[in-house]
Amino acid sequence: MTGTNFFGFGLNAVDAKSRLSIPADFRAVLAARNSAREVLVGPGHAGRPCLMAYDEGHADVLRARIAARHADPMADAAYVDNTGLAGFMQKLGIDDAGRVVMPSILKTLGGITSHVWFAAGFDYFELWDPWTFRDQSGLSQVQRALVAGEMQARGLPQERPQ
Amino acid sequence: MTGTNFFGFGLNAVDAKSRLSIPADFRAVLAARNSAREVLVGPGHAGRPCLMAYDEGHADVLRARIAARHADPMADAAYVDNTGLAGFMQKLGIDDAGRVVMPSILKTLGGITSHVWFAAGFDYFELWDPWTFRDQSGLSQVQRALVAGEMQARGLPQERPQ
DNA sequence: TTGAGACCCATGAAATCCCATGATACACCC
DNA sequence: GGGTGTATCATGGGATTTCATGGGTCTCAA
Repeated sequence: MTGTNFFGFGLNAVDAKSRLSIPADFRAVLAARNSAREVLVGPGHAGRPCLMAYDEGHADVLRARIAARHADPMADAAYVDNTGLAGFMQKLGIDDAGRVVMPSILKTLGGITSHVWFAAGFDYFELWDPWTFRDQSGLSQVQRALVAGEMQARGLPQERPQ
Repeated sequence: MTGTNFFGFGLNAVDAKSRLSIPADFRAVLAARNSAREVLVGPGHAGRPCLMAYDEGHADVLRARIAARHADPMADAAYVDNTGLAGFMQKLGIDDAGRVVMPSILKTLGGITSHVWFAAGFDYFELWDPWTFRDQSGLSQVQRALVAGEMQARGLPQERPQ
Protein backbone atom coordinates (compact mmCIF):
# COMPACT_ATOMS: atom_id res chain seq x y z
CA MET A 1 0.00 0.00 0.00
CA THR A 2 2.32 2.72 1.20
CA GLY A 3 5.91 2.62 0.11
CA THR A 4 8.97 2.04 2.19
CA ASN A 5 10.43 5.51 1.92
CA PHE A 6 9.80 8.36 4.29
CA PHE A 7 8.38 11.47 2.62
CA GLY A 8 7.08 14.76 3.86
CA PHE A 9 6.96 16.42 7.22
CA GLY A 10 4.93 16.76 10.36
CA LEU A 11 4.55 19.00 13.38
CA ASN A 12 3.35 17.50 16.66
CA ALA A 13 3.36 18.45 20.29
CA VAL A 14 5.16 16.88 23.22
CA ASP A 15 2.71 16.51 26.09
CA ALA A 16 3.23 16.79 29.84
CA LYS A 17 4.20 13.13 30.01
CA SER A 18 6.81 13.57 27.26
CA ARG A 19 4.66 11.62 24.87
CA LEU A 20 4.95 12.41 21.17
CA SER A 21 2.77 11.22 18.30
CA ILE A 22 4.71 9.91 15.31
CA PRO A 23 2.92 11.16 12.18
CA ALA A 24 0.66 8.45 10.80
CA ASP A 25 2.45 8.49 7.44
CA PHE A 26 5.73 7.72 9.08
CA ARG A 27 4.22 5.00 11.23
CA ALA A 28 2.87 3.34 8.10
CA VAL A 29 6.35 3.35 6.55
CA LEU A 30 7.86 1.94 9.72
CA ALA A 31 5.26 -0.80 9.69
CA ALA A 32 6.04 -1.56 6.05
CA ARG A 33 9.74 -1.78 6.83
CA ASN A 34 9.62 -3.90 9.95
CA SER A 35 6.72 -5.53 11.63
CA ALA A 36 7.55 -4.44 15.16
CA ARG A 37 6.04 -1.31 16.65
CA GLU A 38 9.27 0.37 17.50
CA VAL A 39 11.68 2.98 16.21
CA LEU A 40 15.34 3.75 16.81
CA VAL A 41 16.02 7.33 17.87
CA GLY A 42 19.41 8.88 18.48
CA PRO A 43 21.52 12.01 18.10
CA GLY A 44 21.79 13.71 14.73
CA HIS A 45 24.65 12.45 12.58
CA ALA A 46 27.58 14.64 11.59
CA GLY A 47 26.77 17.03 14.39
CA ARG A 48 23.33 17.96 13.10
CA PRO A 49 21.30 19.72 15.81
CA CYS A 50 18.40 17.28 15.69
CA LEU A 51 17.49 13.70 16.40
CA MET A 52 17.63 10.91 13.86
CA ALA A 53 15.08 8.11 13.61
CA TYR A 54 14.87 4.94 11.55
CA ASP A 55 14.17 1.24 11.75
CA GLU A 56 16.61 -1.49 12.59
CA GLY A 57 17.06 -2.39 8.93
CA HIS A 58 18.49 1.01 8.15
CA ALA A 59 20.72 0.77 11.20
CA ASP A 60 22.35 -2.20 9.52
CA VAL A 61 22.95 -0.08 6.43
CA LEU A 62 24.65 2.59 8.51
CA ARG A 63 26.74 -0.01 10.24
CA ALA A 64 27.95 -1.25 6.85
CA ARG A 65 28.81 2.30 5.80
CA ILE A 66 30.92 2.72 8.90
CA ALA A 67 32.67 -0.56 8.27
CA ALA A 68 33.43 0.54 4.73
CA ARG A 69 35.26 3.57 6.09
CA HIS A 70 37.75 1.56 8.11
CA ALA A 71 40.41 -0.63 6.58
CA ASP A 72 41.02 -2.28 9.93
CA PRO A 73 37.76 -3.21 11.66
CA MET A 74 39.63 -3.74 14.92
CA ALA A 75 41.33 -0.37 14.99
CA ASP A 76 40.38 2.08 17.70
CA ALA A 77 38.75 4.46 15.20
CA ALA A 78 36.35 1.77 14.05
CA TYR A 79 35.18 1.17 17.60
CA VAL A 80 34.80 4.90 18.15
CA ASP A 81 32.49 5.23 15.15
CA ASN A 82 30.55 2.10 15.95
CA THR A 83 29.93 2.85 19.59
CA GLY A 84 29.43 6.52 18.83
CA LEU A 85 26.46 5.56 16.73
CA ALA A 86 24.90 2.54 18.38
CA GLY A 87 25.80 3.62 21.89
CA PHE A 88 23.53 6.63 21.86
CA MET A 89 20.54 5.23 20.05
CA GLN A 90 17.44 4.27 21.95
CA LYS A 91 14.82 1.84 20.82
CA LEU A 92 11.44 3.39 21.60
CA GLY A 93 8.18 1.48 21.65
CA ILE A 94 5.17 2.84 19.80
CA ASP A 95 1.90 2.60 21.73
CA ASP A 96 -1.60 1.94 20.44
CA ALA A 97 -2.18 5.62 19.77
CA GLY A 98 1.03 5.88 17.74
CA ARG A 99 3.08 7.66 20.37
CA VAL A 100 6.54 7.25 21.79
CA VAL A 101 7.80 8.54 25.11
CA MET A 102 10.77 10.85 24.61
CA PRO A 103 13.44 10.15 27.24
CA SER A 104 14.74 13.38 28.71
CA ILE A 105 18.27 12.61 27.51
CA LEU A 106 17.05 12.58 23.92
CA LYS A 107 15.09 15.75 24.39
CA THR A 108 18.24 17.39 25.65
CA LEU A 109 20.39 16.04 22.83
CA GLY A 110 17.91 17.19 20.20
CA GLY A 111 17.09 20.53 21.77
CA ILE A 112 13.45 19.45 21.91
CA THR A 113 11.03 21.43 24.05
CA SER A 114 7.29 21.71 23.37
CA HIS A 115 6.97 20.67 19.72
CA VAL A 116 8.74 18.50 17.18
CA TRP A 117 9.19 19.09 13.47
CA PHE A 118 9.45 15.78 11.61
CA ALA A 119 11.43 15.90 8.35
CA ALA A 120 11.65 12.84 6.13
CA GLY A 121 14.80 11.73 4.32
CA PHE A 122 13.86 8.57 2.42
CA ASP A 123 15.47 5.98 4.71
CA TYR A 124 15.18 7.95 7.90
CA PHE A 125 13.45 10.92 9.40
CA GLU A 126 14.71 13.69 11.60
CA LEU A 127 13.18 15.24 14.72
CA TRP A 128 13.83 18.95 15.12
CA ASP A 129 12.90 21.77 17.36
CA PRO A 130 10.64 23.69 14.95
CA TRP A 131 12.33 27.04 15.49
CA THR A 132 15.78 25.55 15.01
CA PHE A 133 14.66 23.80 11.86
CA ARG A 134 13.13 26.94 10.44
CA ASP A 135 16.20 29.05 11.16
CA GLN A 136 18.89 26.67 9.97
CA SER A 137 21.05 27.87 7.13
CA GLY A 138 20.57 25.83 4.01
CA LEU A 139 16.83 26.24 3.70
CA SER A 140 15.57 28.08 0.69
CA GLN A 141 13.21 30.98 1.04
CA VAL A 142 10.30 28.79 -0.02
CA GLN A 143 11.21 26.02 2.38
CA ARG A 144 11.46 28.46 5.24
CA ALA A 145 8.07 29.86 4.30
CA LEU A 146 6.61 26.38 4.36
CA VAL A 147 7.89 25.72 7.86
CA ALA A 148 6.82 29.11 9.13
CA GLY A 149 3.39 28.63 7.60
CA GLU A 150 2.85 25.30 9.27
CA MET A 151 4.04 26.67 12.59
CA GLN A 152 1.62 29.55 12.30
CA ALA A 153 -1.22 27.20 11.40
CA ARG A 154 -0.53 25.31 14.61
CA GLY A 155 -0.51 28.48 16.65
CA LEU A 156 3.20 28.45 17.46
CA PRO A 157 4.72 31.89 18.10
CA GLN A 158 7.27 33.32 15.69
CA GLU A 159 9.94 33.37 18.33
CA ARG A 160 10.78 30.41 20.50
CA PRO A 161 8.98 30.90 23.83
CA GLN A 162 10.97 31.84 26.90
CA MET B 1 -1.66 2.43 -24.73
CA THR B 2 -0.51 5.35 -22.67
CA GLY B 3 3.18 6.02 -22.32
CA THR B 4 5.18 6.83 -19.24
CA ASN B 5 5.81 10.47 -20.01
CA PHE B 6 3.62 13.37 -19.02
CA PHE B 7 2.40 15.47 -21.93
CA GLY B 8 -0.05 18.29 -22.37
CA PHE B 9 -1.99 20.37 -19.91
CA GLY B 10 -5.18 20.53 -17.89
CA LEU B 11 -7.30 23.03 -16.01
CA ASN B 12 -9.36 21.92 -13.01
CA ALA B 13 -11.07 23.51 -10.05
CA VAL B 14 -10.27 23.27 -6.36
CA ASP B 15 -13.47 22.64 -4.41
CA ALA B 16 -14.54 23.81 -0.97
CA LYS B 17 -12.83 20.83 0.62
CA SER B 18 -9.57 21.63 -1.18
CA ARG B 19 -10.04 18.62 -3.41
CA LEU B 20 -8.53 18.72 -6.88
CA SER B 21 -9.03 16.33 -9.78
CA ILE B 22 -5.81 15.20 -11.43
CA PRO B 23 -6.42 15.17 -15.22
CA ALA B 24 -7.22 11.66 -16.36
CA ASP B 25 -4.28 11.67 -18.80
CA PHE B 26 -1.86 12.35 -15.99
CA ARG B 27 -3.45 9.74 -13.78
CA ALA B 28 -2.97 7.18 -16.52
CA VAL B 29 0.73 8.03 -16.71
CA LEU B 30 1.07 7.83 -12.96
CA ALA B 31 -0.59 4.43 -13.02
CA ALA B 32 1.76 3.29 -15.80
CA ARG B 33 4.76 4.42 -13.78
CA ASN B 34 3.88 3.00 -10.42
CA SER B 35 0.97 0.92 -9.33
CA ALA B 36 0.08 2.88 -6.24
CA ARG B 37 -2.59 5.57 -6.35
CA GLU B 38 -0.50 8.37 -5.01
CA VAL B 39 1.55 11.32 -6.14
CA LEU B 40 4.33 13.38 -4.58
CA VAL B 41 3.73 17.13 -4.52
CA GLY B 42 6.10 19.80 -3.28
CA PRO B 43 7.37 23.32 -3.88
CA GLY B 44 8.59 24.18 -7.36
CA HIS B 45 12.28 23.54 -7.95
CA ALA B 46 14.71 26.35 -8.61
CA GLY B 47 12.33 28.87 -7.08
CA ARG B 48 9.62 28.43 -9.68
CA PRO B 49 6.32 29.94 -8.48
CA CYS B 50 4.37 26.70 -8.82
CA LEU B 51 4.13 23.23 -7.34
CA MET B 52 5.94 20.16 -8.63
CA ALA B 53 4.44 16.69 -8.86
CA TYR B 54 5.85 13.30 -9.76
CA ASP B 55 5.77 9.65 -8.78
CA GLU B 56 7.98 7.84 -6.35
CA GLY B 57 10.09 6.37 -9.16
CA HIS B 58 11.15 9.81 -10.26
CA ALA B 59 11.89 10.70 -6.66
CA ASP B 60 14.31 7.77 -6.63
CA VAL B 61 16.04 9.25 -9.66
CA LEU B 62 16.44 12.59 -7.90
CA ARG B 63 17.66 10.82 -4.82
CA ALA B 64 20.30 8.96 -6.83
CA ARG B 65 21.51 12.27 -8.25
CA ILE B 66 21.99 13.55 -4.74
CA ALA B 67 23.80 10.42 -3.65
CA ALA B 68 26.16 10.72 -6.63
CA ARG B 69 27.16 14.18 -5.45
CA HIS B 70 28.33 13.05 -2.04
CA ALA B 71 31.33 10.84 -1.51
CA ASP B 72 30.40 10.32 2.15
CA PRO B 73 26.72 9.49 2.63
CA MET B 74 27.03 10.23 6.33
CA ALA B 75 28.36 13.76 5.92
CA ASP B 76 26.24 16.70 6.96
CA ALA B 77 25.90 17.98 3.40
CA ALA B 78 24.41 14.68 2.27
CA TYR B 79 21.75 14.88 4.96
CA VAL B 80 20.99 18.49 4.10
CA ASP B 81 20.32 17.60 0.47
CA ASN B 82 18.43 14.43 1.29
CA THR B 83 16.12 15.99 3.84
CA GLY B 84 15.82 19.10 1.69
CA LEU B 85 14.27 16.97 -1.03
CA ALA B 86 12.24 14.31 0.75
CA GLY B 87 11.37 16.49 3.71
CA PHE B 88 9.40 19.03 1.74
CA MET B 89 7.41 16.79 -0.56
CA GLN B 90 4.02 15.51 0.47
CA LYS B 91 2.69 12.17 -0.63
CA LEU B 92 -0.95 12.70 -1.54
CA GLY B 93 -3.37 9.83 -1.97
CA ILE B 94 -5.58 9.73 -5.07
CA ASP B 95 -9.19 8.76 -4.34
CA ASP B 96 -11.58 6.72 -6.46
CA ALA B 97 -12.67 9.81 -8.35
CA GLY B 98 -9.07 10.71 -9.18
CA ARG B 99 -8.74 13.55 -6.73
CA VAL B 100 -6.14 14.64 -4.22
CA VAL B 101 -6.62 16.92 -1.26
CA MET B 102 -4.39 19.96 -1.46
CA PRO B 103 -2.88 20.76 1.96
CA SER B 104 -3.33 24.43 2.73
CA ILE B 105 0.40 25.02 3.02
CA LEU B 106 0.95 23.80 -0.53
CA LYS B 107 -1.84 25.99 -1.79
CA THR B 108 -0.19 28.93 -0.12
CA LEU B 109 3.26 28.18 -1.50
CA GLY B 110 1.98 27.54 -4.99
CA GLY B 111 -0.24 30.60 -5.00
CA ILE B 112 -3.19 28.30 -5.70
CA THR B 113 -6.68 29.70 -5.17
CA SER B 114 -9.72 28.46 -7.10
CA HIS B 115 -8.21 26.67 -10.10
CA VAL B 116 -5.07 24.80 -11.09
CA TRP B 117 -3.30 24.77 -14.42
CA PHE B 118 -1.51 21.47 -14.97
CA ALA B 119 1.58 21.63 -17.19
CA ALA B 120 3.41 18.45 -18.13
CA GLY B 121 7.19 18.10 -18.17
CA PHE B 122 7.95 14.52 -19.22
CA ASP B 123 8.99 13.07 -15.86
CA TYR B 124 6.93 15.43 -13.76
CA PHE B 125 4.14 17.95 -14.03
CA GLU B 126 3.66 21.35 -12.54
CA LEU B 127 0.65 22.88 -10.80
CA TRP B 128 0.13 26.58 -11.42
CA ASP B 129 -2.30 29.27 -10.63
CA PRO B 130 -3.80 29.77 -14.13
CA TRP B 131 -3.36 33.53 -14.15
CA THR B 132 0.22 33.28 -12.97
CA PHE B 133 0.97 30.68 -15.60
CA ARG B 134 -0.57 32.74 -18.37
CA ASP B 135 1.29 35.87 -17.38
CA GLN B 136 4.72 34.39 -16.79
CA SER B 137 7.51 35.65 -18.98
CA GLY B 138 8.78 32.97 -21.26
CA LEU B 139 5.51 32.10 -22.91
CA SER B 140 5.17 32.88 -26.58
CA GLN B 141 2.21 34.84 -27.91
CA VAL B 142 0.66 31.65 -29.22
CA GLN B 143 1.15 29.81 -25.94
CA ARG B 144 -0.37 32.65 -24.02
CA ALA B 145 -3.34 32.69 -26.34
CA LEU B 146 -3.84 28.95 -25.84
CA VAL B 147 -3.89 29.32 -22.08
CA ALA B 148 -6.20 32.31 -22.24
CA GLY B 149 -8.52 30.39 -24.56
CA GLU B 150 -8.75 27.44 -22.18
CA MET B 151 -9.41 29.75 -19.29
CA GLN B 152 -12.16 31.49 -21.20
CA ALA B 153 -13.73 28.18 -22.19
CA ARG B 154 -13.93 27.32 -18.50
CA GLY B 155 -15.53 30.62 -17.69
CA LEU B 156 -12.56 32.06 -15.81
CA PRO B 157 -12.33 35.85 -15.84
CA GLN B 158 -9.47 37.57 -17.62
CA GLU B 159 -8.22 39.07 -14.41
CA ARG B 160 -7.64 37.09 -11.28
CA PRO B 161 -10.71 37.49 -9.03
CA GLN B 162 -10.50 39.39 -5.78
C1' DT C 1 5.09 7.96 49.31
C1' DT C 2 6.22 9.88 45.18
C1' DG C 3 7.61 9.67 40.69
C1' DA C 4 8.00 7.37 36.37
C1' DG C 5 6.26 4.29 33.06
C1' DA C 6 2.70 1.30 30.86
C1' DC C 7 -1.96 0.68 29.80
C1' DC C 8 -6.86 2.08 29.14
C1' DC C 9 -10.45 5.10 27.53
C1' DA C 10 -12.37 9.85 25.94
C1' DT C 11 -12.83 13.63 22.46
C1' DG C 12 -12.86 17.30 18.84
C1' DA C 13 -11.17 18.21 14.61
C1' DA C 14 -9.76 16.79 10.35
C1' DA C 15 -9.23 13.64 6.72
C1' DT C 16 -11.19 9.82 4.01
C1' DC C 17 -14.69 7.03 2.02
C1' DC C 18 -19.02 6.39 -0.33
C1' DC C 19 -22.66 7.56 -3.32
C1' DA C 20 -24.87 11.02 -6.51
C1' DT C 21 -24.97 14.25 -10.58
C1' DG C 22 -24.38 16.82 -14.91
C1' DA C 23 -21.65 17.26 -18.77
C1' DT C 24 -18.90 15.77 -22.29
C1' DA C 25 -16.73 12.62 -25.32
C1' DC C 26 -17.02 8.31 -27.52
C1' DA C 27 -18.98 4.31 -29.86
C1' DC C 28 -22.43 2.13 -32.11
C1' DC C 29 -26.21 1.31 -35.12
C1' DC C 30 -29.69 2.25 -38.29
C1' DG D 1 -24.23 10.72 -41.63
C1' DG D 2 -27.13 11.74 -38.06
C1' DG D 3 -28.96 10.44 -34.03
C1' DT D 4 -28.83 7.74 -29.81
C1' DG D 5 -27.09 5.14 -26.10
C1' DT D 6 -22.97 4.45 -23.09
C1' DA D 7 -18.72 5.21 -20.68
C1' DT D 8 -15.73 8.48 -18.71
C1' DC D 9 -14.80 12.53 -16.34
C1' DA D 10 -14.95 16.42 -13.17
C1' DT D 11 -17.47 17.89 -9.35
C1' DG D 12 -20.63 18.02 -5.16
C1' DG D 13 -22.45 16.56 -0.50
C1' DG D 14 -23.08 13.61 3.49
C1' DA D 15 -21.49 10.02 6.52
C1' DT D 16 -17.82 7.58 8.63
C1' DT D 17 -13.21 6.79 10.23
C1' DT D 18 -8.74 8.22 11.59
C1' DC D 19 -5.67 11.08 13.97
C1' DA D 20 -3.49 13.80 17.49
C1' DT D 21 -4.06 14.80 22.06
C1' DG D 22 -5.67 14.78 26.91
C1' DG D 23 -6.55 12.50 31.22
C1' DG D 24 -7.14 8.64 34.46
C1' DT D 25 -5.55 4.38 36.86
C1' DC D 26 -2.41 0.82 38.18
C1' DT D 27 2.08 -1.04 39.13
C1' DC D 28 6.73 -1.13 40.32
C1' DA D 29 10.78 0.69 42.31
C1' DA D 30 13.45 4.03 44.92
